[in-house]
Amino acid sequence: MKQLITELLLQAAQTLVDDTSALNVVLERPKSAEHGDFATNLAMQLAKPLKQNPRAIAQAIIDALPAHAAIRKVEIAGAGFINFFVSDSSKQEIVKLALQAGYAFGRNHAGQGEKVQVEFVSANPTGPLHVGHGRGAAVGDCLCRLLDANGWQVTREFYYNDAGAQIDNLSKSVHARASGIGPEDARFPEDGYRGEYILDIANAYLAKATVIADDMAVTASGDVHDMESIRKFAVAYLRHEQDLDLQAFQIKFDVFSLESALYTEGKVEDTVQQLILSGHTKEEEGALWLQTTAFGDDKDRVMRKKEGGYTYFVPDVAYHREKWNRGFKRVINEQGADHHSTITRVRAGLQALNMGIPQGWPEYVLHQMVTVMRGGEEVKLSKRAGSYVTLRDLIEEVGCDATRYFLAARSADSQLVFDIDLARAQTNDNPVYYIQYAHARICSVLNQWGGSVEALAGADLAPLQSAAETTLMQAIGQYPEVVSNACTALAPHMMANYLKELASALHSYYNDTKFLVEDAQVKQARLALITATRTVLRNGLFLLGVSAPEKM
RNA sequence: CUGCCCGUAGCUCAACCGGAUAGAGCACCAGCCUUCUAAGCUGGGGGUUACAGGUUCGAUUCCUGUCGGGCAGGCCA
Repeated sequence: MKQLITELLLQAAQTLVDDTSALNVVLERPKSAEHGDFATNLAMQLAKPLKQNPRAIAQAIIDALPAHAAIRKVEIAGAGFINFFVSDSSKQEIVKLALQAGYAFGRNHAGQGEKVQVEFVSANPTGPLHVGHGRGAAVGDCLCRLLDANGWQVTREFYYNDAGAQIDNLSKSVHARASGIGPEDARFPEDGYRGEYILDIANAYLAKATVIADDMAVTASGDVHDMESIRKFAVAYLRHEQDLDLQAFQIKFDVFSLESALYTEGKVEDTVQQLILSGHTKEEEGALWLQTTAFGDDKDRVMRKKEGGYTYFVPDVAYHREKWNRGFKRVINEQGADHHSTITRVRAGLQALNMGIPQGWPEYVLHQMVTVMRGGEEVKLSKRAGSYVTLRDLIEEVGCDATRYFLAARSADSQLVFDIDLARAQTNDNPVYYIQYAHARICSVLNQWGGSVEALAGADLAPLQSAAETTLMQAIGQYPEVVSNACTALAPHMMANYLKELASALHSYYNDTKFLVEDAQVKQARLALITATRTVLRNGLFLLGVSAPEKM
């Protein structure tokens, strides 16, 4: 429909300007129904170059506009908007389309089957997943689902930082606990992790337990002084815990990449050598530096420390070089905003490698911090201090669907407040239930009707003319655009907001109109409409990773 | 001090590439269940979109500055 009107407008514009290729025809859906189904500001755009009154131009465009059966009325409004009113039958067409397409409705092939890798969560294996990771998980997974719906071939990836100083701290912390040294003890490692889960790990270690993570079984030696065994066991233990967290959140990854593997496979060393060869490094003060200032950084960065060992961004660069070499022309990293400073460094390192990687690669979606409130007070999250709200606590208290919705339904680039008491107390008022309820209501009606849902695709839709029906059909018609827009903007919250509006249209319709009426033709038409709505609700909820229950 | 994100109703948040009267939910007020699920619907009050300029036919949206909040700025990750 949009395409049709755009073409008609371009044809009309040809009578006014010589070159229509430079025109950007913007069609939008007016907020108010009295402004029609579609509107364009084309006349206002042309006002300046043509030096004419926009309303006069609008009239000229309308006069030149070819007639079409799908367009019922065209009028000028406001400062020079051209409003299009679509015929009833073409509005009703969307119901048929949705019913015929079913699960495929709204999906498109924009990505053309190209590979895209999305890295998200990527929590350090030094503790259980918390709310912040939950936001990354919810947003990241929705991004993947959106990309998939837009025809991309998606790989979900989780990167484990299982090397470096924080892992040493972890080992030392477990060692201390296993030796009977508590967090209050002066001998406890200063930068150690003080959460109770460290004690659990220590106890399991002493009991010579076996944990399984990432297809690998690790058995503790039980030897308090064997730091290597402690390290392996602690990492495996926490990775196992995180796997359980992700499972509870219903999120699956295709690939787990290990930082340690980059070292053992020589990828880090390779990358360093290539950077040196590229001429973008320098030796100074006993350290090896990367001249990131050549690529937009505000200061150069140390790669290899005076005492030896690489700084954290070196394996990051090596890792991203690997992503590129694995054939991903598109990579999206979803991370917390507290890591935003790595973006410049990683991109600079990749540019310095001089291997044809585009400047803006990889893409980043940063989510701002989550503040957790409990009992009217902010809960400070600190792994080291041990104060904690784990993702699993949240899922248990609020439920998986509600947690996912809550964390994905807000724009990633604004901070969000997660009030646990509120989320728990308002469980029944959570918007996710509002959407799910719409779905369940439709299912219930269809159950009582008991007829063939498949046959509804052939229903005569002509009776669908009321305001509530029109609103609902418009909302359904918008869905494919939302799938596309949310993906382009990498903004899952757009889908969440849309579904709320769709559910609202359905609930209004439900209260306004009875579906199971005597008149067979009217009944069929109405049932077709709500079934199409159900299809969209189901498809949309799926993209958010939220279930669509048939009963509530 | 510098960089990034944010500032919208009492609270939590929307507003598609700059569009028409800035929208929802919670809370508050008044209505709607002998008929398909009241986890719902209808109506009402509540706003100088932090502030001051600028660009534009038009600014919550873009630009500049100020104020406020968050996050970064380590040879930690």
